[in-house]
Amino acid sequence: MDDTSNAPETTADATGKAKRLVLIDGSGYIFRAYHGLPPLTRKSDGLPVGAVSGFCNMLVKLIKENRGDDAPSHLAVIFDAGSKTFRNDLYDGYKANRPPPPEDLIPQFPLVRDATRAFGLPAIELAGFEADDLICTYAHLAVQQGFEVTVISSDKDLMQLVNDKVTMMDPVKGTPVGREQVIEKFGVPPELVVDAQALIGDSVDNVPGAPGIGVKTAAQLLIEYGDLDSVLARAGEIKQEKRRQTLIDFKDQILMSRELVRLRCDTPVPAEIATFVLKQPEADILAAFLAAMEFNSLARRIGGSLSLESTTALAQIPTAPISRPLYGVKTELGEKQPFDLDAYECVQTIEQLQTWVRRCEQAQVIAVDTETDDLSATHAKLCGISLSTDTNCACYIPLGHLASDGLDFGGGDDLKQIPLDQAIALLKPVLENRNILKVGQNIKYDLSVLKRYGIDVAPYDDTMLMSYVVEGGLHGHGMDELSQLHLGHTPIPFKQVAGSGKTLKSFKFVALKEATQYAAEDADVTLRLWHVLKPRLVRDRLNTVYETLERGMPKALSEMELNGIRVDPQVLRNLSQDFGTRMNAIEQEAHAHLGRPFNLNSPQQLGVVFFDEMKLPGGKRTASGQWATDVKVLEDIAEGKNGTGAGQTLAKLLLDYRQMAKLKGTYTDALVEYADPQTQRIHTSFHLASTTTGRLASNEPNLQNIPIRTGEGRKIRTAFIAKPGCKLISADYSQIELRLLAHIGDIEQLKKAFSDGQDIHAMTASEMFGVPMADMTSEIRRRAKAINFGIIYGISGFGLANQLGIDQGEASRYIKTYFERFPGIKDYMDATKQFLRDNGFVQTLMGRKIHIPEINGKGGAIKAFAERAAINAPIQGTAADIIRRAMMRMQPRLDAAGFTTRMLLQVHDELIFEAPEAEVAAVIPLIQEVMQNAALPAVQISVPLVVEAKAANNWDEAH
DNA sequence: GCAATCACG
DNA sequence: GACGTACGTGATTGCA
Repeated sequence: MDDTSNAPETTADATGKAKRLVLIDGSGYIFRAYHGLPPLTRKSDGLPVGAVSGFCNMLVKLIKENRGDDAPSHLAVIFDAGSKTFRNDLYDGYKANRPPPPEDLIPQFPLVRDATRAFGLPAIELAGFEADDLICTYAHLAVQQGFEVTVISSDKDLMQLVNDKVTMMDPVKGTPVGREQVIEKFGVPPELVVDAQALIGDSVDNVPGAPGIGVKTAAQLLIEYGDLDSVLARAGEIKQEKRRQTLIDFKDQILMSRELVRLRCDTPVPAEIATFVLKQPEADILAAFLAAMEFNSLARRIGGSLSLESTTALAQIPTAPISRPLYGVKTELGEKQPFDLDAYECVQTIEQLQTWVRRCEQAQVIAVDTETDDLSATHAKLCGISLSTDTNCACYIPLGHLASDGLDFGGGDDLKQIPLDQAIALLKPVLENRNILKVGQNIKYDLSVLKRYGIDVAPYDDTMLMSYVVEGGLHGHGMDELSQLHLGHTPIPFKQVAGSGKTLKSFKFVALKEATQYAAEDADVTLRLWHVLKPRLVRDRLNTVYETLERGMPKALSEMELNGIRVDPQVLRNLSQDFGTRMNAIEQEAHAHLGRPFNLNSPQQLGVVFFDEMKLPGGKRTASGQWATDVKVLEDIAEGKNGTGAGQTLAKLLLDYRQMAKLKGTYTDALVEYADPQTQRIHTSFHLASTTTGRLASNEPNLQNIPIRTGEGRKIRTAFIAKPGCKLISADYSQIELRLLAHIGDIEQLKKAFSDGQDIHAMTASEMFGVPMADMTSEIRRRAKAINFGIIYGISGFGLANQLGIDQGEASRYIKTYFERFPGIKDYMDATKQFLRDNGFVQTLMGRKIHIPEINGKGGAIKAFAERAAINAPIQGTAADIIRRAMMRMQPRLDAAGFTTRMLLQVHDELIFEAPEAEVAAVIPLIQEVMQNAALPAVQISVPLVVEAKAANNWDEAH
């Protein structure tokens, strides 16, 4: 590599100025910045930024030191791409001993690149290669082009580069490292460093080397024999027996070690050296970045001491523009540009795809969207993948399309596709590259689909969740709605390309031109949305909410959904049959009783029968004027409360029929259809952004409303089972919402009762009605329980009266008594309502905002509704936040402890697991620990969070 | 596509 | 004094 025979003789460019290239080992800088500084976080949202700050200070120092007459003409900062490199293919143990970077450093990696660009310097990296390889390649190329090169790094691996044109500079000591210093370090000149390292090995990078041979021996051998090949060839001549034997025995290992330490000088070049021309930072970009990072003192310091006036004669030469807006910086770039659907590319050849892969590596933030043949992420087959790297810069890669006649693509070029496995092989490194942020809209879907094709997408952002955090409660968070809202653009409707209803066709039959426009536009929209929403997170100080309550959820939920829960279809079929038989019998009896047939499923016909024909008194109307026939009404009739006793039999029959119909239609029949015929597992989908409070919602099928309250209903739970050799574990938070009420409202009596492990409803009853605990009756306790729940829902006398079947006056007196006994609750309610009126939103303990715009509505009813929602939202929402945190931590904790237990379901305050029988006893305490401590360290709840857990063969017994 | 009903926390 | 009411969801059915 130090062969410079082809180099031009001159080392000066046309201006006569010396051409000098400075290459900075950026990754080394990051770690030094991180370890050299106390952990610093951004004030507004707690984003860790210590390393970024230290890095910026180093850049300032660097720029100061490299100005004036002896300034370099070119400069670049080189980073590790972080993913696996070709060295892992040579030796899978390479760097295997390296611990993963600290958790609070990870989010800073992309920020450091942003910092570099903000300072007007190129940030260069390349997947598959280490920074050292790129430095080596650039140094080599630069020398060929007549440059002198300075490498700023303290990495001894780079010493192999040193020659008369290439010098190293130690950034810590500030001293040059030339040939002499290399010899001092290794005992051999730079050209023998590789050979020496091959013998010495490196315990940090896990390079094996030759056992028992260190720096001294290696140098001695190499000096004696000339180079490593000679040492190995003539190993037999070595007098020391042990050393001789080592060199013979470990010859292959030594040669492999040499390949590991030898830097590549022939990597692809992400950017030409000409683009590294040193220029001054653009003041507004730098200022915007520093402001976003909240580095105020640094910004002041730079404004003064580091004058941003021209520092080099070459400052005016334009360089490549910053490829993307800076993190957290509001930008004019991009999002308002008109959409150009014809600019999208349909990627049909390997060469095209390789170009896009390189584009992604450069962009560092890309949008990804998958197109499939099914809405269910756990079953859908991939039709294609779209990518966007910049505004109006997007592509679609068709992978599973068929000609509209259903035949495979074979013929003309317009129907050509890259074979699926080849495309996956090229895309996987990008989608898994730690330094390329993948942005998705509802990315849980894409995680699940791609996981089934062997790709673990990471890291990722989700624009749907960003919107949910920033504007939850104000509107929906689907892509079309967000695009309309933030970009003023209506994306091509899905039904326009795939049809709807009877004309609906699978996406794989959509012609590639239309498919490309539709799919690539989605990726383009998603990336633009990211540019709008990411800064909003920072501006509205919601980044921590996003990072701690949302960011990890797509991965956790994707895993759960892919796991699925096993059911026994036979149990469900038997229940269906049982319910069906009984329904038929009831139907016959009801028809006979009335003397004519009618539709038992029709509330309207039922209302006519009871209130028009039989003329029962006390009929109530629903909102739309129909007769109400819900359970309450039917129960009243069945109990003869209308005083006439008429209709009792019919009402009882209908109550039974309704229950059977519900259980059969919604559960036993439907669930069998959802079970995978092979695995007998049901894969629900959890939605992350559909509730106002932060709760999840489950659909297709909804597994969060499986019956439990009646004996007949509970039978359905016995069909939910564990696979052979396993148990189901149900772990639920006991009374979490009441505990949170006690904490949030700061109610001493409630807090004490929970701390003492008392029966909270009995305690409430005792306090309210003055009944000693010893004399508590179940009826009094029942009333107190209803009041406790009513409080959580924003109680009203009417509602409580309804619930307890008492008159409104009495209910109102209960509430009054409650507020007198627990004045803290009244204070909480009043304060919450006032906060809502002032701000239009309320917040959970974790800082999640819940907008309730109805508070500004016209009617008193609407406002009253908004106030009740406001009272409930912080309680329900905090509980939701807590279980989210538990869920995001759970699988990593289980894995780390060596368990194979898997999380399957969440039901608001309960988590369901499938655990091998042998793990059950040990895993339950771990599950409880994770759940009970889930609020920490963000919030210390002043009441213990108790988690009850139980294992059994089915969900009924486990709960 | 809406209203009514009812399953869950 | 009137408003109408417990908070948050999803699936099914009938009916316009």
